[in-house]
Amino acid sequence: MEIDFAKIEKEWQDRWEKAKTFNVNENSKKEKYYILEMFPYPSASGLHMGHALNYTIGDVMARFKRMSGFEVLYPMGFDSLGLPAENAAIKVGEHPKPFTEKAIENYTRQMKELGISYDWTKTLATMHSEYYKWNQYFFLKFLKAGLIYRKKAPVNWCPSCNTVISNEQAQGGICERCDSKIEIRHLEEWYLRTTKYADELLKGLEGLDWPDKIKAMQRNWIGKSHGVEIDFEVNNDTWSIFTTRPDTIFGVTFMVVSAQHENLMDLVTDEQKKEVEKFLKSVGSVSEKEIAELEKKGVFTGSYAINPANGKKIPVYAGNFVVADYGSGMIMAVPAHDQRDFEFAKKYGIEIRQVISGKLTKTRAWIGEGELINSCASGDAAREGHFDGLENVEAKKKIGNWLIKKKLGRNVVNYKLRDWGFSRQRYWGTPIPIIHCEKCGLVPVPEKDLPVVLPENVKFGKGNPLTTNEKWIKVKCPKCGGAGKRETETMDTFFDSSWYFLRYVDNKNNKKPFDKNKIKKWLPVDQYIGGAEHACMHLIYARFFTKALRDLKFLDFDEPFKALFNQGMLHGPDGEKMSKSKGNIVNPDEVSKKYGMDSARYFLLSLAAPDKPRDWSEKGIKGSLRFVKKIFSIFENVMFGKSSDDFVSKLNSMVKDVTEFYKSFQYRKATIKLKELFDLLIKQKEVSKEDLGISLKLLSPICPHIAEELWEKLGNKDFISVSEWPKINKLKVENKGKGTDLNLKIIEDVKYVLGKVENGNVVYLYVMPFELGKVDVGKIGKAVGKKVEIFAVNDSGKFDPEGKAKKAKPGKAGIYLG
RNA sequence: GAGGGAAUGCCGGAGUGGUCAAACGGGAUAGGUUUAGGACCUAUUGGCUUAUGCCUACGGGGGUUCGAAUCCUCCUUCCCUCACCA
Repeated sequence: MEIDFAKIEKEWQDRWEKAKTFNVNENSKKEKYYILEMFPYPSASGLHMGHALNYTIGDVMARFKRMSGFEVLYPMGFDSLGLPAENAAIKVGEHPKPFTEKAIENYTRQMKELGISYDWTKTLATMHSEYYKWNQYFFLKFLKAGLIYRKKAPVNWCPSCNTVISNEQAQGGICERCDSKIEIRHLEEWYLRTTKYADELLKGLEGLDWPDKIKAMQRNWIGKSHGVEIDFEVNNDTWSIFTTRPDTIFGVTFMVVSAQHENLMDLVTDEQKKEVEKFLKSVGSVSEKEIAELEKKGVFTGSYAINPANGKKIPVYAGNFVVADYGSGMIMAVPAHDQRDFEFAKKYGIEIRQVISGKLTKTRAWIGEGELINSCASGDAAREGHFDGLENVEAKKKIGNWLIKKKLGRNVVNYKLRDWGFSRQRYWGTPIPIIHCEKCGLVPVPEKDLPVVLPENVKFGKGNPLTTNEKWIKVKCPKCGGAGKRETETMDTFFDSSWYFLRYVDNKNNKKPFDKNKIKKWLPVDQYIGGAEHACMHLIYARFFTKALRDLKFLDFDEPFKALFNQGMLHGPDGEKMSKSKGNIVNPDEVSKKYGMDSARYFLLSLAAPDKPRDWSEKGIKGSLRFVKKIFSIFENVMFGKSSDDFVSKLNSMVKDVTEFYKSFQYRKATIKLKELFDLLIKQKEVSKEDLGISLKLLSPICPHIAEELWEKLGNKDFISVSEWPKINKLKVENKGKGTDLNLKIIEDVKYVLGKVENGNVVYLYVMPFELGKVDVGKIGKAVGKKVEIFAVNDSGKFDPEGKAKKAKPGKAGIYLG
């Protein structure tokens, strides 16, 4: 049988579109359900099968919820600004704008062909000034609220992208976008005060229905740690350093200040100046190497610090392994009990002073627990400063308190999370609405002048293209009317994606970023779906925005995404991550032509649980195609009539299971059940139209086109996609399995054993404790003509010489003849 | 170093206290159909053996329980994320 899937699919896609089947009804009385997939950056190469998997996972949920009686908001848009588009466009010699528009068009077409049930009236693209105008609007609001500030800071500079990039995007010293090595430069940049919400971002995780892994990653990223800030005296100045290990303070034998520390030179003596400068140069070159392989290096600054615990004079080094902007950029080094300090001390011949009992070796510091030794402050009459003999865990507190009491320290909380530097020296982004005026300094563009539209006429090549349009740059200062210059930096695209989910609900509003009532109705997002790679960037920024906008009275909820689901990655047929360079990309257009999208959807979901990775295989999809064809053949050959009781009972239990599976993203199990269901259906002599309809409904979230086609063949006039989800008929489910009676089974078994064993006048039965009441001893005794005694299997006083109780199973008794 | 996850048959993977030699699929083998291929259908796919039977098996050891793939504990291996954060 040849089935023209392409034709069927196209037909139903057209009919859905014409009937606006999936457009959300904003006035609906039904309970709302907002489901969202992370919007893609529209690349020129179009969708691949991995996208198809991602969107299918969301689509199945959207369709299931729709049929289950929810008013579903399921929009899609495009994260269309950003470096990749700019670079790709430059590469082919095109302007990013038409280039990206084309890509969006192509994506939209492909998404429609996948059969995804988006409401396209809600779409948006961040490249349109109607959208990024509100980026600028929020920028001004944040600026006013003190959430945005400027700071000169060492930044990650990517020489290839010609821009500053965030720590998150520069992990491992490699540019995330282009894999180039990062340089350190000191520039004045725009920062968003994400750290203001560090604690709330951490606490808010608790109530979220997110994968534990993602929550753990965020917790890690925020990196809250409790410790003590201790004052060290260096050259009559006070340097406060952060430590989580005050218990080791008596073991501090040197200090290390970060090579990037802004006040480093204050510490350097004239004699050491040359050495330090030489060292700093070498750090610059070394930092280009893979960070993980960096050797701990340092140089003596010439200065000494005083250890506040014992008054000892200890040298201060500058080191390449100390993070400049964590804590205070200087550390106390305890070589005996920290491996890094240990290696450093060995290298430069610094004293290693053990203060916790334990085994130090030639190559390893002792990092375990132990009793304190050598930890007494001298000349302390009250012996308050004597800590020898204490367990170090206890000593942490005691020494901390001692230092605090002596006003040499204080308890502090530290976060790894940094403020987010979000300005970029690139063209294809939202212009930062600031005007530089010689007289007035930095002047925000007045709200009424928004949007600051990104000029199209620029030259690409070296540096920031925006600097090449003089006409655009030259403006009057809004404050004094004098000559001003526009800010030529643009916003990181993560700014765009930090609030797009709010815009969908009111995407055409040109007065406000969104209407408060609409937000109230639809937000927060009930189910968010996307890859785990966004755990520490997009997902933190979006949460930050939500909290910031809440405090600015734009929103009245705390968390944007109630539930999050991470889909597994689709690998190529070779088991490798799909990528153009490996040539293992599977193109949905071709798959659709060859097998039909419904087969592909079914196949993708049947491969593995949706959160697990899976490999594409040509063989595998053929199996799914067989299944889909089988469904058609059933509907060609079936006899309409009355379903058998057995089938009805099984169908009902399947409705129950499949419903559960859809609810909880267990799509793979749903595909298994569906296979069982249709295998069962093919064996039926006669089935009612109603039951066939129910079967199709169960199938329709995964194979929507086929379900519609066959639903119509059954004589239905409406769309199955928005029909009511089948209800379970409980009576009929429980009908199942009624036939086997425990007593009859026991009688049968006893008779069998009697036939094998000669001796024995008493039948001893052993059953599950919960079955004890169900067994009719009299009836069994009568049937087998013996005396019967019964025990629960866990009865310790039972008579069971041969351990036959072990044979018992639910529904089956253990038998001993004695 | 910190955190997260996993280990089941030839393979992908169900199974989270009993009805499990383990769903479903793939692969393999045999048979049917077919001019052949493909497709489709049927059966088999741990071992002994043919018994309403036994043994072996869910990474390894130990434990809880009448009973463990499932719970606890230790170990091993693998994957992922973060990581010079003091």
